[in-house]
Amino acid sequence: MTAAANQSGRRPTTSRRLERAGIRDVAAAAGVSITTVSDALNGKGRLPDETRSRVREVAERLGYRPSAAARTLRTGRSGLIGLTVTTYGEEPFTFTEFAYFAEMARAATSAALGRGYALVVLPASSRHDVWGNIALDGTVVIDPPDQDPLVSELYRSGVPVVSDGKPGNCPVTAWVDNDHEAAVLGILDHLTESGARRIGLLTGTSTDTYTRLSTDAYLGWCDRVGQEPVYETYPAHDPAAGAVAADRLLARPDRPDAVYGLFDPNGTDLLAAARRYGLRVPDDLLLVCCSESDVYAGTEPPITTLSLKPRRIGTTVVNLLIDAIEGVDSGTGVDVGRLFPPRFRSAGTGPPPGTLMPTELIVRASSQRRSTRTTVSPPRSPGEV
Amino acid sequence: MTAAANQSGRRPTTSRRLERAGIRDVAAAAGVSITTVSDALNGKGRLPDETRSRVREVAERLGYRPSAAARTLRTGRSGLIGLTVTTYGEEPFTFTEFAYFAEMARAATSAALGRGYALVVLPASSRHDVWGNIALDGTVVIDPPDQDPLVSELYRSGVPVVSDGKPGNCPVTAWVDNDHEAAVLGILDHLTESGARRIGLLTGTSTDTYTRLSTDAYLGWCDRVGQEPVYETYPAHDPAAGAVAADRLLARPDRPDAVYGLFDPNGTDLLAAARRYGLRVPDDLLLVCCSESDVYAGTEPPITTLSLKPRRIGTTVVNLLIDAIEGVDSGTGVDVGRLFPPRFRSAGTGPPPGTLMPTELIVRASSQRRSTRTTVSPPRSPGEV
DNA sequence: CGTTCATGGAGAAACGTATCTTCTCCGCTT
DNA sequence: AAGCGGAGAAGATACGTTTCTCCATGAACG
Repeated sequence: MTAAANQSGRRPTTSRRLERAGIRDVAAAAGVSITTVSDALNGKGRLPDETRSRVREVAERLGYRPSAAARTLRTGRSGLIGLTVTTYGEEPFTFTEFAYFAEMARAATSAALGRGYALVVLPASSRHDVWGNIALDGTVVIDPPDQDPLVSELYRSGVPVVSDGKPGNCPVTAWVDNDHEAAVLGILDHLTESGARRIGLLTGTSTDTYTRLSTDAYLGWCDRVGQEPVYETYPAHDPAAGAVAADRLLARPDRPDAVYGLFDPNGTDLLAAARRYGLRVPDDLLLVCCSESDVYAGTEPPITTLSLKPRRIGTTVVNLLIDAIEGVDSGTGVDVGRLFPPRFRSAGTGPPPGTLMPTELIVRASSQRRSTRTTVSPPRSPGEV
Repeated sequence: MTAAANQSGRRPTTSRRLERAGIRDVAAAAGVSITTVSDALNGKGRLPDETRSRVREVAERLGYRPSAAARTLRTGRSGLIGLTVTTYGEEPFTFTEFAYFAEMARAATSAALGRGYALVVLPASSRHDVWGNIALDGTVVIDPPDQDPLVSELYRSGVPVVSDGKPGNCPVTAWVDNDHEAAVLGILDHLTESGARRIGLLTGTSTDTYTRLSTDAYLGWCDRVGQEPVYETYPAHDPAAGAVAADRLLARPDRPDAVYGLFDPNGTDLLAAARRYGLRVPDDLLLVCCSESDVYAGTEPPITTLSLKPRRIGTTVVNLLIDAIEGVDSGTGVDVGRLFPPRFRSAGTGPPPGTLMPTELIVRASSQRRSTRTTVSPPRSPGEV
């Protein structure tokens, strides 16, 4: 039996079952070779339009669907992108960051689909069990902790990794983050303009980038302006602790006359605490919190919020990742050499390219003594990366 | 060159690049055959523990990761499950059902991961572009419309499909749904017990299962009890229309003294409308709405909600799907015959197996004149499917 | 008239795994 | 002594593509 015969007419022993048509079946039915079918369907090769359309028609008639697995094996591309939150364990999403994460994930999914990729939501834990069984073209990592072993291993094995949140020590292909410093400074300026004399901060105990950069920006501002820092911290993943911390902040002897809360529930918590202490908002206390929720448009009074624009972040992250996947990738040592002669490339030691995205301050009644309503984007500090 | 030599020592022309170690490399390094490596790592075959552990150690040292694509191609299993919402177009998730969908998707993701599968979120539209490029072992479909071509095609091509929401006409492997009729009847009973004389309904215009079954249950109840139906409909995906409809309902000459709203925002909308008309809740108007949000625990007054328990649904759907994938699958004509002799199987015409899950009524102040707080599960009507 | 070139297409080699089949020992039974 | 059976492991094939290489045929061209 020649190889050709083996190639075209097959399945000698097993009785032909009810199986999906393969490319061979299409080729046989159309009276052409496998190559021609592949080229015709993928728009490659040089074929007259007549052949192309005929093959397409036969394929359609046979209900032919190319095997994704075979294609992935051959091309090395699966069209799949991993999405993971590494900061907090277990559950794939975290309640605390839910609104942000949900929006971000939604935008990321849309952006990926728009470019022909699909997203797979994966937990940061359970490494090989799941991660190893999926062919991923790349991974989006949200807020990776320093030295994340998962990210390191992915990167080392050549999978492009783009992180949402400036990474600490783990190497990534690229990263995207908000300009948290500019955001905080913008808020502090805004509150100052609204007449705040002593601005307090409600922040978290964890060491993720967001918390750290925001708190540092606040402390630096205090230092420059000459205000004594007034802040309370609590574990951000614990909603109950947030309410307690809000209360603590307003119970201090050096009670602030304006507060910025870093986390989504801080707005309502601070509002409730203020009520308990008989403080009117905004008259006695100016309030701003970071949130993606629009319930703050309906509170009494409406609360000024900082939006991190998760949609924009998600879209940007995915586009960067897909660029890295499809472009001349700057992975560890993957060969580019066949097309381009070896040339100088920054070899791993240089910092990965980062992108800072502006935030948006949605000014509502809680942060202004006069009753104008405007939307202000904090100025980007031009010297930043 | 013998085939054996070809098998073990390869890559003659291309200079050995920085590539991931394959199973061949492990075999060579361990001095055994590919078969032995495969068996050792997968816990199959008959190998002495010594060989097994040695192979494992070599694999570890080489950083060997089996190729997911190759494994998928060989075994026909990818470990990937699709998740899609088909009801409303474009965006992968719909705002209206967001809380429900998010919870359900989260639970589904967890359940899948617990069994070694990962979830891929896919849009119902853009058929071949994306769906065709991913090897899916099965698909979860949320609320498929009647005659959904996507579902039909998936099912026809042998991919198990389990739907959240009883499907209309499309064939599915199995489905899961809440016992919407029991839920509505439970609410109507509860409201009646709280003193309601004329119960109104705020419902949707779309024809999905949830809306239809709930509305029918209401109308049937009215018919039995002898109450004239009092209801307003609006397109559920339009939040603004919801507020208007709530207002319409309370503006009617035959104004109800109790209302059940089928959709998440109805609670606040009805509360606002009641306020406009000077109606006190629960004194003048009893209120219940279907929602997964816990904001209704904090409204003034707190509003009784019906929870569809999306976590439970998501978990159940995924487990049913994976059972179908791994068990003796009842797909169209896929062979089971190699292991079991042909035998009588219900061949497609029988209705797919469905599971009804109970809902949970979280009773709060808005639906009771007396101020006790309890949680009541509506009784399941035993005669139902 | 011989050489190049473009066109249309076929052959066959991977991609990396799982698994069915076979082979070789070697100790044991009858 | 012959046969048997099981342990341990290797051979080889198939999974279904993509793609690199190569072949045939004419037409254009000098």
